[in-house]
Amino acid sequence: MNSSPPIVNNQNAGATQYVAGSGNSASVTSPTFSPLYQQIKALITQSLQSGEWKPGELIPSENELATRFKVSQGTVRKAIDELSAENLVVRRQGKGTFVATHHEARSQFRFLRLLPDEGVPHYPENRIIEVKRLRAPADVARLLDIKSGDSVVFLRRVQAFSGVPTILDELWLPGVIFKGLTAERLNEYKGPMYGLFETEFGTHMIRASEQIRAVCAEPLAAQLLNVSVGTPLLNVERVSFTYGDKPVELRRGLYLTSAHHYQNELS
Amino acid sequence: MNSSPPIVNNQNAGATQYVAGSGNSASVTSPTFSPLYQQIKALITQSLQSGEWKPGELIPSENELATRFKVSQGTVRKAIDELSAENLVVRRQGKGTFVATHHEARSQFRFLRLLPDEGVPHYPENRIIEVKRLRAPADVARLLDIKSGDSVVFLRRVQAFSGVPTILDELWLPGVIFKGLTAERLNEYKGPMYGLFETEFGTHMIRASEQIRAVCAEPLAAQLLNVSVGTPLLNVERVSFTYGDKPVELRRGLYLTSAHHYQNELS
DNA sequence: AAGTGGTCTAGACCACTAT
DNA sequence: TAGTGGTCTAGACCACTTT
Repeated sequence: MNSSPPIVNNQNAGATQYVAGSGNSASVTSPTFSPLYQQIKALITQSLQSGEWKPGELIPSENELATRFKVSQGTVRKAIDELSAENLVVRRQGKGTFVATHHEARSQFRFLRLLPDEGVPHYPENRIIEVKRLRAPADVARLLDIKSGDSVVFLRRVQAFSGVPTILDELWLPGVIFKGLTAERLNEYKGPMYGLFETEFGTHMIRASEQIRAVCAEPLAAQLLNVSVGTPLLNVERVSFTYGDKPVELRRGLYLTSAHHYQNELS
Repeated sequence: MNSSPPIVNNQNAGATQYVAGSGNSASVTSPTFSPLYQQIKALITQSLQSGEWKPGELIPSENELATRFKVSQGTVRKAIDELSAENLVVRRQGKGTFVATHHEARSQFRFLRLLPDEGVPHYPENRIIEVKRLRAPADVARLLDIKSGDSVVFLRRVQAFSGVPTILDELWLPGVIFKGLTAERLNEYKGPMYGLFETEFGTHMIRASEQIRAVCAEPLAAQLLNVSVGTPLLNVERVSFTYGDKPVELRRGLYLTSAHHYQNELS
């Protein structure tokens, strides 16, 4: 708590020079030189990252934070505006601001973009094929920002819509974080895996980057998805990040797109 | 200009009741009941849609708009904040706010998500295969929100990276809007087609919705992309919209993803 | 009634761009 | 020097939720 840099207001309404933090004061060399609300945003993000407020919990009110950081309520508001736009927190009028969680209906499809060509979207059933621990190959290690040979959890599963196998996922997870992950716990769990990751392993995914290609089904995929070898599949490679842009999941999904499609909005 | 609804402030700092528009006044039944800044945003959007300010042009300053609409500068600011977030306008400190245009380096890849697996992204070369006018089939008409049998321009082209054919596009455009579109004008033009659409046909695309699938190359596609029949391709179906969420382009793209990938950020 | 986020105003200063 | 957008403050009222 003592290592945080001072809050520096580089530009205000001719009033006091705002300096906060740990009794810090004077001789401000303005090391950051970023807008106040960005500094506040960074401080709030730190609290989210450190687990001071956990997913689903209420964070202090705008007025409380304004008092704590010694800035106006409007400045805190602008900071939270951005955090809200980035889906890190959720505002509820009259109630307060809450840390975003994957245990909500509204977030079910945020990381699952495969929708039925016709009919109402619904979440698929999971079937875990295998879970094992192994040493990270070089390419996996690089993407997860760990050392080659470090322990990783490898996981393979099939997702089905109304009994029709449609998605084959292969995941690589840092072994350090996902210690006790077993097929049993995964099979018991309903809904997005990110909910379980959040609750059981304290790892909240905040964003992901995907690379999409078209490929032909190889024997294993063909068998698990119940299609012929050579059937065209969508190959979706994803790296997911938690707070601080730290990569914590590498995923390769093969999507059968004969009755579903990957939906994307360009805006 | 006389048909615009009055601006109604449903909540302000105990001061005057703000009503603007065309000399309108009194007996306000509050038909809209939306925040002031949303009403201002709608008015600005109307001006964009009507062509009062064209792409690339400077719009009036926040203070001018505040005076015109009889609201505070902060309210105009919040309206423009959202328009800026939606890429309808671009702010430049010290200069002003400009109508967004497709003639900018920063917007080159906004609607082209296919990136090379290795190396620096660069814009592909175009080769127009054919342009013809025909009557809209039922499915095309439905997506373009026109009547079945209405005139549409059909266009087929191949895009290549460093001489390697990679994208086969088929487009359907409303004939009413894209009257004089010819292969010559398209071939002369460098860069994104949306730039030409904007300049030559006064149609600015603001967003698009894509559905992605994996398919096998059929004979025509195989020939034009110089691959074997059956090669897996990314099938990207896009509907593009201009102001007022009006659909004005239907596009089917076939992407060869052996050296490129479709990049998508989930946030 | 009290507390929360949501909206609106007014006024100040800063950073950047043009003249 | 003047004008633009960018930041910050202070204070008011509204809409919603809980006590």
